Amino acid sequence: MKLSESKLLDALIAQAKLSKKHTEKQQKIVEAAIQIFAEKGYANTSTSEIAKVAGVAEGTIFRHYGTKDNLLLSVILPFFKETFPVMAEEVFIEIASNVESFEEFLKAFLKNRIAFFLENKAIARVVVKELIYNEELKKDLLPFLSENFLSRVHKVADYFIERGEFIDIPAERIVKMVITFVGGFLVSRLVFLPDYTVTDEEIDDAVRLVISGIGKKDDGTE
Amino acid sequence: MKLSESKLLDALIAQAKLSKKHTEKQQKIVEAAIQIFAEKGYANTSTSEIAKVAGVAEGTIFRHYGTKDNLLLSVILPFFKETFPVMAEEVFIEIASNVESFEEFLKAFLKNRIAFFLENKAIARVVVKELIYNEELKKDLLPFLSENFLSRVHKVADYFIERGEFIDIPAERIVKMVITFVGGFLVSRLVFLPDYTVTDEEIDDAVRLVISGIGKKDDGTE
Amino acid sequence: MKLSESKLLDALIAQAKLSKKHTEKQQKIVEAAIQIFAEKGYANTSTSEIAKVAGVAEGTIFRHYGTKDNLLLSVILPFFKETFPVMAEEVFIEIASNVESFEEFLKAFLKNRIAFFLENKAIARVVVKELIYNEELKKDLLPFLSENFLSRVHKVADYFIERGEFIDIPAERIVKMVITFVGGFLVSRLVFLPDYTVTDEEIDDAVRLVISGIGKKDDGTE
Amino acid sequence: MKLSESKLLDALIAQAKLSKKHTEKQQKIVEAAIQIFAEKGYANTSTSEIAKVAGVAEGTIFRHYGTKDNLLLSVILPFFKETFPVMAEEVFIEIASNVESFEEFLKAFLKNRIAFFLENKAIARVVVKELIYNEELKKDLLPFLSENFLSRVHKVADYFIERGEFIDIPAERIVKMVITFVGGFLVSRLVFLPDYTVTDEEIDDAVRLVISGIGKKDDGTE
DNA sequence: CATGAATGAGCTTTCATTCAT
DNA sequence: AATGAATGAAAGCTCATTCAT
Repeated sequence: MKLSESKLLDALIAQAKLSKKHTEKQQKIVEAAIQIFAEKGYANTSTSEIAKVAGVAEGTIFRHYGTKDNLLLSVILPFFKETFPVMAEEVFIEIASNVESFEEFLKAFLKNRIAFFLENKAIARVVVKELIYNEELKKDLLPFLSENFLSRVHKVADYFIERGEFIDIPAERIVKMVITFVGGFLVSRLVFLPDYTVTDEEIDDAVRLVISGIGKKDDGTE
Repeated sequence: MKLSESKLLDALIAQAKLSKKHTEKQQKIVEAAIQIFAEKGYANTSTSEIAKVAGVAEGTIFRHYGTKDNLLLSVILPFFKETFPVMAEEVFIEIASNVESFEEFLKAFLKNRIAFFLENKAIARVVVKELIYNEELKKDLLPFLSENFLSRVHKVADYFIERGEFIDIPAERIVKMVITFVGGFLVSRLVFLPDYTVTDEEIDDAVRLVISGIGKKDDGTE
Repeated sequence: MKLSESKLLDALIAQAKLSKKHTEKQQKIVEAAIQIFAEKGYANTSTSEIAKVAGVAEGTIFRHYGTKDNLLLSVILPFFKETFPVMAEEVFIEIASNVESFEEFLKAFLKNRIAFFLENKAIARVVVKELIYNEELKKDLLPFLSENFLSRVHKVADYFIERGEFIDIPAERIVKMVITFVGGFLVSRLVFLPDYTVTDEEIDDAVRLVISGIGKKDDGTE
Repeated sequence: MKLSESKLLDALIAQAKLSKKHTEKQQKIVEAAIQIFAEKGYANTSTSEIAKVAGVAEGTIFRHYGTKDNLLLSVILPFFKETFPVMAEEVFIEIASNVESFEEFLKAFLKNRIAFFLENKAIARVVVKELIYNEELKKDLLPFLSENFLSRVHKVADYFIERGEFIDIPAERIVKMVITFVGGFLVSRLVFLPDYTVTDEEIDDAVRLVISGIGKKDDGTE
């Protein structure tokens, strides 16, 4: 893992060491930041507004976070720390082996992550928006994502490919398509339709599309 | 079509009437703006930087576009004017009736639009990014999009549903899933992987996913 | 008193509540602003010049006053707060009842107000100039002036009319003429001849002009 | 007359020589300038707005007037040229010798000038406002005014003093008081009450105030 | 003569950041 | 730790003026 040039990882590690001490003020600052970043975006949010909403002095923000950029990271990183444990190798494999088929796996996985995203809708919006908007952040996070996420998806795909569940095209391309769809699904509902609540029925539709497509099959089964 | 409350459409029409006169400097300004907006986003781009890159005085930008906001519109609107004629009712129906199946339609449509987006990659990135980031713009454009785009997709879907091509779930949900995927496909490749060139093979994969899913069918046919 | 629609009065009241806290820098800003506004006028004074003269950073002005317009108000309003208490009903009546005639009253009043205006010559010039120039401010202040000032002058005039001191024309017209003259007297000396010091002798001349003009003669002496 | 250091007089003379040629466009420019200057003041009026209202290109203004300052002068000077002939020595003396008393003179003079000011209300407002506001212009015009106007008033006053019409105070002080009042009268009605139409009755009131104040009483009649 | 595109200095205002208290 | 006054660089924008056509 040659991520030594990633400011992100360094920050993640550094913050992990310090993050025990969360003042009451810090809590309010982070909450206010998440709320306003989600609403107006990082670039359009001033630290003075965050301070006002949080009910603290502007100086307090800088005492704790040093820079506005760093405040953004302090908002985003804990989200990642909660997002990825679920994707840790063991968990992935465990889910994968507890289900009968890729369809079940995908349903389980999607339901789990959608629930998590909806619970953290505001912060998820911040992450997605900034990931799209902020080139710097993208450069930091995308490698991290692919390192931690893509590789696991691949493992799972390989597992089910071995079990002969997929059509006969390279795993590479299957993974890409699935990620495109699942990613598009999550992002569109978080960013374009933020007041939307995803139903189980819709998840079923989504998974069915991935597995079977929308076309009617010749033999009558769908 | 009661879009009279859309500032966007008014602007689009008004601009269409005036847009004949394009100074050489104006051309350079718009080009510079597209390039930098695409790279760093609207909010992180200063007018002074645009002026420098365009090789004009900063005042020149404001002489022609009045405000920075208006410059953004002047960049985005022509893109829409070129994007939507292709989606005009007749074209949609024509494509639909010249193909044998929804699969063929989707391929034709995707190839056409992807080619267009890749040709206008920079400006497309600006539009997509700002649509995601800029809440104001989103409010203006989303109704316009759904009015002009969604309704046509629906018409096509209904056409093929009548021909019995789809599985037996409500058209509503089919349309939603297809758009989610196609949108995710386009956006992800424009925003997350901007240096990526979409191959015909990948489009085939994508369409196949939509039509047939990735799961192997019981009867052996894919 | 239905002045509730006056932004000015609201501002005056609001400011009265907050005006306790005056930083040292604020004091310097206001002093510099008065001086330069008086000299060159509001519209021709830049905030950067005020900052330079006040010896503060330009940002400091905006931290305290928000806008340049508001700085002007913050300069003008305290002047009004000091101008009008003297004209409060009781004071007016008190002066009026402590003198033998309207002539004495006018002398007492003029001397008092002229002394005040000369002590605050710079700020008085700002007020007069802006009142003349700034249509917005005029709309705000003139009704306020007539409400607070005119009515009191009327009371006093009525008092002396009852005592038979004036010639037999409607009080309305007497008041108008006296105000025109006194106003012209103050304004001309403040604005046109700013380096002029008004002498007691000149005040006597002025009062004699007014009195002997409108005063009914008892005999051949003036 | 050592006014050689007055830019104004030079300009007045220079312009007199050139002013024969008045393009149609020039006429429109001056008209637009007067109108907008009167309404919003010189400093708050942009040349682009003048051009728009006048229906000419912005460059045309500068072709004819060189600078914005010079346009102001070109607006103000003709007003002076029309204001002062009436005050020319002969005219003054003529009016004075055609009337029986100073009271009559003042009435005739005031009515004449008020009529003129009301006919040229817009431009008169421009002149008065800028005279008050614009320190530069004031320095140029005040000496010119006192040279041309004050001296004539003095002559007239001396004439009536010789005829024994005034109370026994120095002519100097009489003149000052009369000018203060007449000036205040004109200015207040032009600037503070611009929609006001001065009636003959009011002029009578005004003159009576002045006359009966400074006039020596022979008996008990006013 | 007339135009209007182009200029660039200067304007008001915002904002992340610092630091004395 | 917390404050909030102070900063000054940089932002978006205006405008009188110039000049090629």
